[in-house]
Amino acid sequence: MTHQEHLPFRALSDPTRRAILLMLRDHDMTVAQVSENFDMTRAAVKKHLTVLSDGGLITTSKRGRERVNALNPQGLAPVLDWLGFFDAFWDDRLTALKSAVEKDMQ
Amino acid sequence: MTHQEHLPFRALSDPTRRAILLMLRDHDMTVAQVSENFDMTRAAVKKHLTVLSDGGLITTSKRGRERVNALNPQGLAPVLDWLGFFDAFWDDRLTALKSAVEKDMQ
DNA sequence: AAGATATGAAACCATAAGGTATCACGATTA
DNA sequence: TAATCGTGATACCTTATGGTTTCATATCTT
Repeated sequence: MTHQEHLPFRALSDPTRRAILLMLRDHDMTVAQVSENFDMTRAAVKKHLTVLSDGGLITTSKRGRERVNALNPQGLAPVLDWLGFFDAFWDDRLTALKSAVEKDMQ
Repeated sequence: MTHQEHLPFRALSDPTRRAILLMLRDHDMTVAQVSENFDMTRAAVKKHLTVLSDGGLITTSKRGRERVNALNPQGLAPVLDWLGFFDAFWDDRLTALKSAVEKDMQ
């Protein structure tokens, strides 16, 4: 199975990994830079980065001896698609919520 | 901590639980009815239903000796909110995707 | 009342997941 | 070239997770 659609969902299930994604919104970061922001070893952070990469939510590239991690927003597409299955419900019951979320989109 | 925002993410991380949510789009279902659709014991399905309930994604009510499980679309709000953090990226890079998803919303 | 049915809860098991420490190695710098 | 730096990989540990079986209990049904 090359097409593992559940990997993005799994990647998003951990708070540390969601925090990493938010950090990468602002700028790409090396493994060490990401690690500085957490109270755990670099090896542990590296594992989270691997899960994020497997889920397609980040991309990585080598820069000298460093490895740069970059957000890959397209990786969220499977999640958005799946949430789309509930659009009918939103139309019925969550109009207010939808408009609130879309207001954030500016 | 009463406000466990990560519980919806955790609930969505399992394929069985996502499948249950899709089933509940169509109609409310008892525990036994949900279980019929999976190749696992009723007890295992019950555990998934508990996780979904803890995450706020379903609500349950007793009807005689049965317990009816109903989709709670509002439970997806934390997930939508979180995904909203990436709207700026979508505006920049994912306009096509966004419009495709919104087309599904009809 | 007795039996069947639907559920809930508990004990248990195997594997996955998140963490650590340690070592190896390529790239940089003194 | 030698030391250091950033990373990757492995072994290992503990707890969480997803599953099972079994039993108790409340509610229907006859």
